[in-house]
Amino acid sequence: MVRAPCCEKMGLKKGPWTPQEDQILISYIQKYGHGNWRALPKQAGLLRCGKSCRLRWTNYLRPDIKRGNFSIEEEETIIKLHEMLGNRWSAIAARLPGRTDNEIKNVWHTHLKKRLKQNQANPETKLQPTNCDSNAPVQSESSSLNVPSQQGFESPAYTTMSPQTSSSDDISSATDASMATMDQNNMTNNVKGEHIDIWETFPEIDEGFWSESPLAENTSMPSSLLANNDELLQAQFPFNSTELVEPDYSDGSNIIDDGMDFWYNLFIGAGGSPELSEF
DNA sequence: AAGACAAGCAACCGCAGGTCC
DNA sequence: CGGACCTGCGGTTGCTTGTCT
Repeated sequence: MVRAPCCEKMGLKKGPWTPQEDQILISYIQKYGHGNWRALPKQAGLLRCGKSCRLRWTNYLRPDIKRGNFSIEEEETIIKLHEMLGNRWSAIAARLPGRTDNEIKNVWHTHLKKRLKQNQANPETKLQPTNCDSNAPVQSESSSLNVPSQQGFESPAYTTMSPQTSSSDDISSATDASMATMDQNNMTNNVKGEHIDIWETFPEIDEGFWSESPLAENTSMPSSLLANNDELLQAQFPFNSTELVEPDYSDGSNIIDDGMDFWYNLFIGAGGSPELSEF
């Protein structure tokens, strides 16, 4: 089978994404969904291959991505799941709302694997937080574990509004039972010290929200959120994809945050948790 | 202050499997 | 039925940033 060329196509850009490219992609997907990744960049006016767009969206721009440090609970969950599943990062990610397989993979390779080795060498050492945050002080190996459990949930408003729908979530039914139990224990989020069940926090989302619905469906957004978002859309994305305008970042604004705010506002507007609206 | 080194992470690569025609 | 296409996944790379000397 001969594979179609991808990024080696002449003129297609590679490497880090610019805020402008992000905004184009967000705007396009927000408006039209992502029925066909290959066709998307051409239609959106991006000099990227579809694969690159898909990766950027799923790993970084998706509205339910949770950024920031991993909490102790998340790290322990990753370790447990890795014991059970091995390097099946997408399956692990499916059990960690808001986290991507790529992110989990990175954390595993950069923190957890190392720490597990240390723990094996010294079993009395408790699990240490990763302190991904460069501002966080580095904990010494011997320091005791005393970290707030909600550490790392920087933007809870954007997290976990629907169950992750990793297509490769083909965990055996044998493990599903234990997973279900684990989900019950882990599918919660701490917001300002309050324990909030994430499935209660967010409005109910259509099953097809994250599906690869074709363009004919017009959007991948939940239909419940589409009713009156035109003004919000205009406020957050004051341009359209066919008439691309260079966004003004001179005020220090951030396209990612703006995009996330857009989603956040939609959820609050659609009946999101009052606790979250404090953010 | 500057260079070397290490760590973290975004992005790419290539394969596999599913779907469509 | 088989080839072409599309998407998802895991492994890997390489750039950026922080730390050390």
